[in-house]
Amino acid sequence: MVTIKKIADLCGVSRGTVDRVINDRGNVKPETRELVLNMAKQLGYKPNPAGKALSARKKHPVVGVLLSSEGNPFFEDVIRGIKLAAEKYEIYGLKVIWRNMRGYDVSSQYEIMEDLKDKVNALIINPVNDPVIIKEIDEFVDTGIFVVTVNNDVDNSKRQCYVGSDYINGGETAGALLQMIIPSGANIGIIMGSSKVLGHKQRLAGFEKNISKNPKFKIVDIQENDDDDISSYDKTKIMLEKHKEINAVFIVAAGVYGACRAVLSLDKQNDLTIIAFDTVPTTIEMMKKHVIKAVIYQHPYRQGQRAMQIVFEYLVNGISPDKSKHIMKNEIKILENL
Amino acid sequence: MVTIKKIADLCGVSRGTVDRVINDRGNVKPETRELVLNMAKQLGYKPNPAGKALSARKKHPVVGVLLSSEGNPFFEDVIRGIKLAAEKYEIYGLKVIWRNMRGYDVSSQYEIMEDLKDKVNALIINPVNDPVIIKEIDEFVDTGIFVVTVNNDVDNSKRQCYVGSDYINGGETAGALLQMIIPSGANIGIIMGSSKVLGHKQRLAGFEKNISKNPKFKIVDIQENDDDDISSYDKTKIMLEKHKEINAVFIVAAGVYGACRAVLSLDKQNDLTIIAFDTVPTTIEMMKKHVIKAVIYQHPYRQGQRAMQIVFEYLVNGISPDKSKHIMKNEIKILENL
DNA sequence: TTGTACGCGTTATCAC
DNA sequence: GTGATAACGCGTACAA
Repeated sequence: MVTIKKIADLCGVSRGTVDRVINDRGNVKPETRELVLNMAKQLGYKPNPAGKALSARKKHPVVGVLLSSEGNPFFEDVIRGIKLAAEKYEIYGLKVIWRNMRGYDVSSQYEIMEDLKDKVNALIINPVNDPVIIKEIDEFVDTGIFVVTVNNDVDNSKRQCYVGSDYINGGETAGALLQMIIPSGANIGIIMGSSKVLGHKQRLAGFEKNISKNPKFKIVDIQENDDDDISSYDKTKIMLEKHKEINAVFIVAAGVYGACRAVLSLDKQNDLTIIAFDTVPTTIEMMKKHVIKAVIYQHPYRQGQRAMQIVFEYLVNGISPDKSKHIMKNEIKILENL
Repeated sequence: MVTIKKIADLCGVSRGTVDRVINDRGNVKPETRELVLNMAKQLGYKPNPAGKALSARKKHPVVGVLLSSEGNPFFEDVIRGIKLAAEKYEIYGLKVIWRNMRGYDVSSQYEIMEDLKDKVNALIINPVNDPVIIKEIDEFVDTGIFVVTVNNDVDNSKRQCYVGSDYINGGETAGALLQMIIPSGANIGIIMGSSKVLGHKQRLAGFEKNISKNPKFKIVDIQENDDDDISSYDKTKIMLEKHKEINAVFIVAAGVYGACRAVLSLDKQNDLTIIAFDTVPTTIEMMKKHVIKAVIYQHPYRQGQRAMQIVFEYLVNGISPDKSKHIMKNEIKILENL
């Protein structure tokens, strides 16, 4: 096994020098630097995480977690994943600052970020895809703060890593699933969250792309509920009353419960095939009532866990993520394999 | 943060004594033992894995991996998972001895185990569920070897942990899925591996249990292929020729490719709904050809990774698994979300 | 029965 | 620029 000490001995220098070279701390003569670097490469030096972790304790690394989790049960599992990982890493001196907000308001998110800026070494964030936030993320990174976006990503930022699902594929999978369940064709009503949310748009695009290959499937109407259950209830009710020919409903984002209640209030649960996303408690309830046939599941728990793990490996072990995107598979869940 | 040193100071004893108490090495006066134990509990002492890992290096822990992977592509992903984890842990001095065998022959497995017995500190095994093997597993554990069964478990052994799927639930999920795809009902032909394999029997039981609730679904025939593609091809062909009424095929274990080739040779791929297990390359090929509609997936990669992780945490960090069974979910995979 | 001292690999802090 | 040294937390061999 190759250690700093071994490299130092072989190069005829001290451990300190090798450390300076490997961690780019400067104050090393270029030729010794070269020598050490070559030796390290030749021997295939890999720093020992245990050693790093042990000495990292003194740094007391802090990670901020900022999620739009208030009133959004989807994030419960993400939080559970983050929390479990954080507990595991507590022993290494890792501290977590939790911040949550409601909805996707740019200025609220910006304010919380500003507040966190001088308090954390890393940030796990479910970001609003807005120029203001993107700029702020870049500033975090420039300040030396390690940023991981979770569940949603933003366009072209300096964030080190994204952990989440492939939204387009989620929509495609939902489309294919629908065709598998109703091979004879369907008139589809779509309830989406907001066309301002990138992920929702992508899911819809994936769904449309897949469904458009089959002439027996037609999208009759698309309504936005802004992820709100009451709005979802109203919009769904109106949609179903207006388009009696609808025999399938695709719920793209939140507001699943509201939409299902609308279906129940019209007593249409036996005439409709409903597909939705995520296994929040109210959705499971509706699956048990056989209102929802199937959902697409994006491993929220693992998203949270993975995000925290990536932060830990960077902060404590000094290991940068191997991929800039960690994508969770879209799974199909029915009542039996929840 | 609470360390051994801190406990020692607070109790007015030395670090050595605290270590003796915590690791039950004896040679401690009962009253000091009590004192230390109380203090540790009160402060919520958790040993630091980094420290443990660092000192564990001197032990050079070795883990044996014994899988029936020869000629069984399912295990490719399990192996990938084990390998990746093992590489990650290499730096801690963890070494792996790989052994693979073909099929489920008791005496071959026993012989390899005997050979490994004095070479390893832990064993990851895909065991044959046979008294001889169970006894051998127990002997391993008695010798102080940490045993994790993967993918298959055995009845009532001393093995510390099982990592795998819930086979009964896998069958149930398959049954429910079939009913979702063909709501009008089906005459089902079943191709199973071997009734001697517990997992296969359990899958069948789960499937039958689920399907039996619906009078529109009937099992017409059940054939065993012994996980062999040629046998699978023949049996499937005969079954489909004999029972023209069959419109759905449930393939319980391996031999998926053989069964599908039989379907293709009879040009029945458009008249049959086929459900199978696992996403081995030949199965994916058949999904792309639209011969297989959907498969149940049991996270083979994660099974491997998890098994190795559990071994690592025990051997290097001294942490025993929190659960004696680590069950992976049965996922539904169609072409789109593979 | 108990205490001491060292090593594991890395990093930070001195002193030169 | 560089080298020596002291942590970090744990396990263990050895001394008392």
